[in-house]
Amino acid sequence: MPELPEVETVRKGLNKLLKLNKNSSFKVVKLEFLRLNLRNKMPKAKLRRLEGQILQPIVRRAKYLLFPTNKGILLNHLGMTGYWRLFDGEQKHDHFKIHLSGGQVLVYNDPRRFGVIDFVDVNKESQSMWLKHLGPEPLLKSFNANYLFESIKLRKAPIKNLIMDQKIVVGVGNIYASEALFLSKVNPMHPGGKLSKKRCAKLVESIKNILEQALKAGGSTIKDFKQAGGESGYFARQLKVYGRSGLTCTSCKAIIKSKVLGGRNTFWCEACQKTYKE
DNA sequence: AAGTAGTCCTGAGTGC
DNA sequence: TGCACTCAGGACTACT
Repeated sequence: MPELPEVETVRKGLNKLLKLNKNSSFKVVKLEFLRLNLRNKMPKAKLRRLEGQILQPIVRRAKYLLFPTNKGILLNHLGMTGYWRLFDGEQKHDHFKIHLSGGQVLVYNDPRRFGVIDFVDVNKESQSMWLKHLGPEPLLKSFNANYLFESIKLRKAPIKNLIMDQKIVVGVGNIYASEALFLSKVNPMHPGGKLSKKRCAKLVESIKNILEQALKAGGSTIKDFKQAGGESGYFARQLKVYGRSGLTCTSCKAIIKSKVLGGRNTFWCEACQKTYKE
């Protein structure tokens, strides 16, 4: 269940593993399709255009990994269980292989098939169905109190649903949404439009804080980037509310509550995160 | 238009 | 030990 910090950790790990940097040049020798059906159907013919092209360092937008070449970009979303590894023998749920010059072979494996592999034209990233609706990156200055306040002021949906909406801000998934709300003492059920600008500022600050902590943990404690998307990535960070239903709050000793919100399990402390009127 | 529910999928966890 | 069942989760689509 990779969220932004995990995807970023995978990105860095892959670039390091493949030695992709400004000075390197590896050619995509061959693509090998083992199982086409992920969340989308992999566009085999389009992706073949990448063969013979030089692979540039991998970049990230939201939770998507982008593998750029001169003639097109390979787009990948890890979904829940997707991960890349250097080929070391066939494994169950291997979907896709990239053979690089120099003999390196990268394999994509995805048991639950929630992932995406697609082709995006160069300079048309903004038209891609996966990328065109995306909001700002949470760690950039464009994601700030004013922006969040303006984006949600007419919305009645619970604030938790809104910060997980990739049109509003990208990269925040179910786990860090609960954690950021706890840190800012905002109740997950609070209607978005009823948050004051001050509360928006607090929440923005908390989202940045949580993601930065997780990024730092990913960079320093996750030894194997393949695991960055799995449970081990989260163990690096002490989760204060997520998955702690029925246990005591680390801050006030009240019991952590949980409830399904927007189809996702949500955790909060009723005492620390009271609803309020302003 | 906004909000909500349903959908895809497999493995891990639970209860008997 | 093994079977049946539930749950997790991102982001799309399809309803209300």
